[in-house]
Amino acid sequence: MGDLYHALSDQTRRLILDELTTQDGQSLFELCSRLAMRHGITSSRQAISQHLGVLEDAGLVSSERVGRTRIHHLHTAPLREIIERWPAPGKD
Amino acid sequence: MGDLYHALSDQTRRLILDELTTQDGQSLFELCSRLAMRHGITSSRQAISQHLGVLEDAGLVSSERVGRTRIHHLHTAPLREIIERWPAPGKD
DNA sequence: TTGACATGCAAGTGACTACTTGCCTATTCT
DNA sequence: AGAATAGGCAAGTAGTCACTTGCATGTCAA
Repeated sequence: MGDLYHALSDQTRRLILDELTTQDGQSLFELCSRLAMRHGITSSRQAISQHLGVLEDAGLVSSERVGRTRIHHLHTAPLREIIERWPAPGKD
Repeated sequence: MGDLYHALSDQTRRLILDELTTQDGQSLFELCSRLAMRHGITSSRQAISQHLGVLEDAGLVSSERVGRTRIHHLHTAPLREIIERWPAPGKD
């Protein structure tokens, strides 16, 4: 599995996660359109596709092929690792 | 303020946070020694110092000059942003 | 004050990475 | 079948980043 922290280190990837938080189950083209309209992302379709690959390697996104489209789902569970690794002090 | 996610994207920086979690309030030399012994980090003192600068810019570490040493403290509060930005589903 | 200790600053370098470009595969509709 | 749609693969490029090297600053003890 890829590096969770590396996956989060890119702003475009974080905006992709934002978009999937707003509406889960989007295709590559939908994500490209909405990132362009709502966040001014001018990256190409291939760039977004590569970002989705990084997010999927990190376990933050899963995808399933549906006909000629690929639907992407958000998974926030891996983020728990961050909080558990450096727990907040003063609560024990 | 610097980028929280960029600060977390480097493994050496994450190990520094681990070390400060184990024992808060270490100096640069203490961190270098313990990183080398416990994690096999071979980076130079200057490399660790630069990492501490990035962590401090991100608000994850604060430091105070004490005599001829600088003491570093861990702050986990900024990590809450991550969980709040992409909340876990199915709990509302 | 002088030497030793702990850290700070800044330029240079090699590796990594996000992005583009070009072409290819798979699926749907007429 | 043939055209259009949605996506996949791979090489090349420019910019970023972690790291080192060399020198400078500040602090403490004798």
